[in-house]
Amino acid sequence: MVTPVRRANNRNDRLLDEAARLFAAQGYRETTMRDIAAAAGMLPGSIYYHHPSKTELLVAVYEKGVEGLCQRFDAAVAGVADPWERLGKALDVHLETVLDQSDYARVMVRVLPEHLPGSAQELARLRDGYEDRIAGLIDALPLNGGIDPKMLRFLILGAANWAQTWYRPGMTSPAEVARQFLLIVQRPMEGSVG
Amino acid sequence: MVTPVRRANNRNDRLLDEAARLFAAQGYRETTMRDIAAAAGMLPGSIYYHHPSKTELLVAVYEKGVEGLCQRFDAAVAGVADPWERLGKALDVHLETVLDQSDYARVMVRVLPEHLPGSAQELARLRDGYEDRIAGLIDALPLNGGIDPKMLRFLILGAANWAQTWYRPGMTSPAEVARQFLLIVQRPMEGSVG
Amino acid sequence: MVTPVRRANNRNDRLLDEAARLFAAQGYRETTMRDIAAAAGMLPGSIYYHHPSKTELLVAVYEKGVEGLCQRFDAAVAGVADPWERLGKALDVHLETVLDQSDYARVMVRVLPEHLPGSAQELARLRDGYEDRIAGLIDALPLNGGIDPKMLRFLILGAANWAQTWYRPGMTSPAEVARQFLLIVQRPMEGSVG
Amino acid sequence: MVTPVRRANNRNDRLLDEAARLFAAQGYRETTMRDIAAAAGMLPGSIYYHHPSKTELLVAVYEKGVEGLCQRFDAAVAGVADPWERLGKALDVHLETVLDQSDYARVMVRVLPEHLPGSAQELARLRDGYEDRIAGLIDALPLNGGIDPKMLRFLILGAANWAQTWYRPGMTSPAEVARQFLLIVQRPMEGSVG
DNA sequence: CATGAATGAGTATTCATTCAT
DNA sequence: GATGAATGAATACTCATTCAT
Repeated sequence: MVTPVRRANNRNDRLLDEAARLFAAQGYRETTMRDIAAAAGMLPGSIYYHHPSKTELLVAVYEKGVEGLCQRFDAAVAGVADPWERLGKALDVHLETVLDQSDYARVMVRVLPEHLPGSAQELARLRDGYEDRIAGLIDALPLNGGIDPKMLRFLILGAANWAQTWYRPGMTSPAEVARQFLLIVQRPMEGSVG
Repeated sequence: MVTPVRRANNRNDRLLDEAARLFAAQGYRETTMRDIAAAAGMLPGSIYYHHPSKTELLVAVYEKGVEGLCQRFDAAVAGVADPWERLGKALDVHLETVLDQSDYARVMVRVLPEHLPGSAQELARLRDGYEDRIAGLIDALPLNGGIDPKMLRFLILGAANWAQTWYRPGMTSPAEVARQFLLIVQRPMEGSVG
Repeated sequence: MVTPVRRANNRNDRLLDEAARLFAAQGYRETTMRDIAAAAGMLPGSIYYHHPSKTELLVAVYEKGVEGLCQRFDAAVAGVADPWERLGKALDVHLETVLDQSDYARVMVRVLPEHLPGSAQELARLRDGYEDRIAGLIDALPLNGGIDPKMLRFLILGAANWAQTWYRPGMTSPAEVARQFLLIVQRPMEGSVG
Repeated sequence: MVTPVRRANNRNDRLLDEAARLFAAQGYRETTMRDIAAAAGMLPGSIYYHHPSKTELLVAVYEKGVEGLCQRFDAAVAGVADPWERLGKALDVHLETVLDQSDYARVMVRVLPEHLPGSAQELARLRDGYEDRIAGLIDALPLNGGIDPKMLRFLILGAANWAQTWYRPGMTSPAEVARQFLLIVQRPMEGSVG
């Protein structure tokens, strides 16, 4: 039994996949519509049937990236109560997704909203869908006196995002990076060790 | 007594300053030779007297960026013996320079070697002049068992570099960010406190 | 009793109406098949069921424009014997139709045959169906010595067509414009007035 | 003795000449930057050194068109006192320039401000530099009761501009067309003939 | 040292048209 | 009759770079 209805969608899915791969690997500006079209097996003009502009194509990729990351995040922390354990799961998901599994997520890390003046707000709004989850998670941590949760969040997200610039498959597993990062920032709960 | 050689140098200095400012603010690809020329008060063609290509202009900026950051680093840690205190000074210098004081350093953080395939090696070599200093400093830290100094270095540099994406003047001082980051990663040596 | 044939025709009528409206308002080149399709509530490809090309669509609009204008003209001058009075009626019809009532007629004035090299002859032939009526009407005028009826026709038609470039609803009525134009060109027959 | 300073200007003059010729012959939209570049003996990109956009190129052509027409107008009516004679001179200049002598003036007639939404105001402002002269000239005519000078102006300018659509060299001279148009609209001064 | 003028390869985008379903 | 998905050729425009002067 054939599924002819699906065919159309597959072409756009392919388009998004290739766009994500190229944006992640080369950057947004460095990737041309020709590059994407060629990779997706269509002509440059054909992209415009699916997406009205290069910017909107990026937004579509961003959207899928955020959605995927959020789903993985939600699934990973679901049912975990301990705040530090939740952070551990989140770091794990973030690093595995960004370093290993999703071009869409890689785009989110590589292409920053403020680098596309025209769509900065839209991209930032999408991004916040994920970053707010991280913020909530960190605000729930019992922190030693003097540590600003916002700064802890900036440090963790910064370190995790920056990993994309130095990580190469084969050196360590993303999970091991996550474990190390957690080890470094994890402080004993206030009063428990002294 | 006039020093005509000096005047020529000034033109190139101005050129580098404006290139650094624009590369830092808009990115390398997003900045055109026209932009730079206009900002430096010359015509596009005139840049080529001083630098053979846009890439080489970036390399020159990078070079000044590394040099400046290294000098500040060396001055800050000179005479400081305690390893954690040395890290504190380094974080301070890094964040103040990148967030507040030098467009050249900002370029180093925003433009990554691997984003310019043609000159990746040259830029990476320059970069290492600074990153090796950080590596040495972290290798000297007495770390709790289980913490990989390389991962600690990646975490610290990542968090520090990423600060450029969220920091806006007026929110906190770079020095305060440095203090918080140090506070988070600094662990008492296992078993001993003194 | 349903008349399905009629429904089909309605779709094409709607298509022609919207094409006429857009060609008149924006010009032929400036109007895209997408614009027309969207205005007519169909997809671009669907236009081609009714008309084989954009050019042929314009020809169809032109045809309706000429036909409508001729009908109005014939009705207006029917039964009027006095040549100047006939010219007055004609001016009235022309200006009211073009300035006020028919997008089809507006297209005839805005889109000139010689602007579409490929179909210039066909459009000119259609146009002549109307212009010949004006010519006949002017040739019947008793003119003062020295006035070339061809030049009078060019003057009148030029002034009337050009009105579309300056006329805006609300400034004067098309009928008043027609009255003024007639007043200006109408000369008493040489020597005789009766 | 060579005049090297002139050379640069000549290229831009050539560019404007060819742009005017093509805009007049084919229309603005129908003329591509490639067409113009090829006609001027340069590459398409080179046009942009002289003019920042196609629209601005048109504005430059328009400007020269208005300027030329105004100069000829001023020279023709200078020292002529009789209002009707002044109108005759003006019609002569207008028709000869537009039909016979200047591609720049032809562009003014063929490309209407309202057809280029983006630059309508700028083009209209330029145009008014000339049309105000005509208005002043017609307002000075002693008209028979009942004739609105504004309508007379619209009629004359419309007829004169529209001449471009039917006039072909060899049929009559522009001067003869001017003479006929004047003859048609010229009314005896109020009360002088009865 | 610097400029004015140009180049040529490339960029995103447009649009009339086609055609299997 | 109509549509969804494409095509392909063209369009205005950009930009690093060159080079005679």
